[in-house]
Order: sequence, then C-alpha cells, then structure tokens
Amino acid sequence: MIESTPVSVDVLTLRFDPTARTVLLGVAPRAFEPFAGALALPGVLLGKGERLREAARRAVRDKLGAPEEAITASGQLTTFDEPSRDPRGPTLSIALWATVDPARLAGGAATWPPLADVPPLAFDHDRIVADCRPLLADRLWRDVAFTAGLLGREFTTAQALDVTESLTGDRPYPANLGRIMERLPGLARTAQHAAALPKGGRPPSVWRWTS
Amino acid sequence: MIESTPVSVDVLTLRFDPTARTVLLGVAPRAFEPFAGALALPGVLLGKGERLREAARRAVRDKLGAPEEAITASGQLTTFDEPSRDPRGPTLSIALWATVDPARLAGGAATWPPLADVPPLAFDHDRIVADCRPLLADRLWRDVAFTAGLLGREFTTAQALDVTESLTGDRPYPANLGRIMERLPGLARTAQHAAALPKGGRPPSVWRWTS
DNA sequence: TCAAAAGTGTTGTTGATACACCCATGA
DNA sequence: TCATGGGTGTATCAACAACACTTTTGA
Repeated sequence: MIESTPVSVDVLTLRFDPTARTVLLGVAPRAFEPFAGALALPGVLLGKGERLREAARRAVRDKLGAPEEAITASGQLTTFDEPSRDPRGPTLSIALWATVDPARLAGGAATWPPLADVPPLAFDHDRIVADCRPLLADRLWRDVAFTAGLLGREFTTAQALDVTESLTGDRPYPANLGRIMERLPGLARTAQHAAALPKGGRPPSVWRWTS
Repeated sequence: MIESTPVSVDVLTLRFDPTARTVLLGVAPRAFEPFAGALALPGVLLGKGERLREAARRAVRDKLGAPEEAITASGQLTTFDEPSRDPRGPTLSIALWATVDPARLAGGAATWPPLADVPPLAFDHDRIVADCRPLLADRLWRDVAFTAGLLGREFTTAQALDVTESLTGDRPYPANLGRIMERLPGLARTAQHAAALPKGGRPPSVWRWTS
C-alpha cells in the first residue's frame, strides 16, 4: 500500500479597501515551526471527507481570525506539487481564492498588505501568489461570484476602477470599464450617485447586482 | 491529528486517430472492486513525494498499458472533491490530461471511444469528463504543448480541422484555421503537401513545429 | 472659476466569423 | 469534367483601446 501525501489548502484571501483604494491580501504570522513567526498564506490540512471550500473557510477563520460570515465567495485555483515545498516532507498544496467583506471583519492576527506588494512569505507561498495573480486578474469581470464577492453588492465606478487596477496592474479608461459593466448580465447602473472623492470631481454612479 | 484524505490522479488520455479522423479517450475496465469490470479513466493513488505528472504517467502505463515513451505531454485540469465520489470513502481526485502518440502504442487492455461519445464510466468519471471537456477545448491552439502533443510534430490542415472539430464540436472554416495557425509562434506551414484524402480533393499543406 | 474625475461620443485596431471564388486532386 | 475539399481574398461584426469633449462636483 502506498503511503499517501498530506494535502493542504492554502487560501489567497482578498479584500478591497475603499480607503486605500487597493485590493489587500490576508496573511498571518505562523504560530509553529517551521517558519514560526514568518508571514504565510492561511492554510490548513484537508480533513478526511472535508470539502475544499470548507477547508478554505476554516483556514481563513483559524489563521486570519475572520468570522465565517465575512467570507463572501471562494473557488479553486491550482495545485502545487513540488515535493520539497515543505521541509517536513512532501505535501500537496491546493490553492483557493476567497473574498471577504471588510465590514464584517473582527480583529485577528492578520496583516493585509496590498496584493501588488506582498512581503516575502514562508514555504513556497511567494511562488503561489506569483503564479495565481494572473489567474485572479483573469477572473475579474468574468466570474461574477468572484467580482461580486470582492466589490460587494453595491459599488461605484471609482471602486471598480481601483479594483481593476490592483488586479491587472493598469487602470482602464472609466468610459471603457463602464461599457464592460453595462454588458455584464446581472449588473446594472442605478440612478444614484455616490459622494465625490476627497479631491473633488464628478460623483461616480452606483452599480448594483440584480440577481 | 486530522486523518488525511487519499489523493487519486485521474487522467484524460487523448489520442488523435487520423483514420477515424477523431480524438479518442483512453479508458480501461477496472480490475478490482468497486466497479470491477466497468470502464473508467486510468487513475492511481498519488504516492508520497510523487509529482502529479509522474502519477499520471504511471496511471497511463499501468491502466491503459501504454509505454511511457508514448506520452507526449501532460498537464493539470481541476480537482474534484465530492466526499461521496468513491464508495470506499472520501478521496480527492485531481484530473490531468495526457496526450499519447498512437504510433508508439503497444497493445494493452485499453479501449478508445471517441471523446465526443464516451460510454458510461465508473465513479464520477462521467462528470469529470463532462466538466473537463471545455477545459480541453480551450487549450487547443493556446497551449502549444497540448496541441503539439495531440497532433504530433508534423500534421496536415485536414487533421487540424478534424482535431478542432472533435474538441470544440464544430468544424472551423479551413481558411480561418489556417490563419490561426499562421499566427501561432512555433508553428509554420511547410512547402510540402500531403496526399489527398481518399475521396479526392486538394492535397492539404503540412505544418511543422519549429521549436 | 479652476482642478479633478466621471461620463458621452467617436474612431481605429484587432480577432472571429462567414462566404465567394480559385486551385489541385481522384475517379 | 465533375465532385471533393483545401487555399486565397474579402466583407462584416464585435470587443477593445484610445482619446476629444462634456458634465458635475469640491475648493
């Protein structure tokens, strides 16, 4: 009988900060060896019979200290199988994404660096983040659950621009992004307008998910 | 300590049959319970420290009876985590694709139904095939390793049309597919022409990977 | 009234689709 | 010489990017 490989689920937890106007990644210092004290993605060993999303929720709750109600959506990314990625021995790491609602976050040991500027992490988590970033950027405006999870039920054009810039690296023209959103089924421009940004300027329109 | 979930690697093994002009999927009858005798995707339990592609090669070799040299390329698809997918208890299934060179296939217990018409399979393998088919179609002409693995180092426009039809479900216009291939870096039209098809017609040009 | 930022309209480019027509083969 | 089917050229349409110009706010 072949001995089986332990499976860990590592989560890229994303949160949009409207004040900093960027997407943040949830990381937390490790409590135990190896890499005790070093920052790492929240991760747990997959329990027998546990589903991947359940494990991801558990990781976000236990490692980032976020209540489960704060998790708005989650999904699969890829699997990392380098045998040497964990010094304790070969383990598989299945990467998942999760989005959280900043309003429902209680304290916790987590730090939230901008996704565009993540400090060095434990294990091969730098590589995981690097490899998964394009996958996340690709999901925006394509995967409704992901986009809605990140932006919330209601958001402004300005916020949509900020999120897109954080994920893809460059800022689209407001006009063009507006047209992308108008074409998106399940999303509609409301009649309302939000307050203008601190520096002034025309107040952006508010968008809402219809379904 | 949490008990860990066994991980199996299940492989969608693809092969292009130039005579039947379709892409075939490798399946084999199961030797043991559960589902003994029923057709299934080749799959093995992932060994400790084993890489996913190694396990995939092992599955194709042991379950389909194909020599490892016949495998031309392989890669990841998705993970299936329904706890009830195996009656023996919860297991994870990581789906991989592999392409084989029909010329290098020795006998073996495998059957090769067309990918478009796969008979009912054991476990949740029907669902795996159904879910992964769009992923495979999406890789064609995008993932060079996949496309080259399936078509071989040298192929004709007619074969490219056949493969595209098998994977996507409809046959592109030869002119348009020709332009897609011309834009593809690493692929070039040669000066040669293949023999015409049995029914006659203009002999198709031969394409070759340059890198 | 000026700066800032969203929104409207317009234009050019690119990719995909579709098709008319030309070419090369087997029967 | 006809049916078959690949190859060339062209038209059409949608998506996207880019930008001039207008509108609405705060200072």
